[in-house]
Amino acid sequence: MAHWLFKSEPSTWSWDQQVAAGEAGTFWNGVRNHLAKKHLQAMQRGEQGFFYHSNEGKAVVGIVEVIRTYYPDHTDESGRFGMVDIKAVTGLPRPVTLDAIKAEPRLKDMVLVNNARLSVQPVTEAEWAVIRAMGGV
DNA sequence: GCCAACGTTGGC
DNA sequence: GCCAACGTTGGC
Repeated sequence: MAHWLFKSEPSTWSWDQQVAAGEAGTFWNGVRNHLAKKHLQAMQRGEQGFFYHSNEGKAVVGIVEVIRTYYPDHTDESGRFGMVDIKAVTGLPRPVTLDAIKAEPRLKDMVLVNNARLSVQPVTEAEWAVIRAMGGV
């Protein structure tokens, strides 16, 4: 199973809001980038990803799970982009900051480090394990 | 189809 | 708040 990273500014959509959405989860709309779209399309039900706070916080704060695969994003007037639904699984007892990620040699190839602006990113098996361990999950 | 101009993102 | 990096747009 593949792993992912979902990036959001807390002022737009925060981890607390994701947790509040509960088991029903929410749609992850607003992606307008073709590479990010490709990742969304590749997602399978049950796959998990990190929830990352950009700008404010700058840390991986939780783990989410894909509960609905790719379908059209009703907020996209062009009709070119879609979205998935995700739900919160668990918060990280110790959020893993961007600084900590950059300081960890095993994470130097992470997309987050090399292409910070991509809003939906793939995470390798190794990276998944390292960050989970750092986060205390 | 190229590429300059522009807008947006996100770290600092 | 600044600005570098990047993606997109639109004129040619």
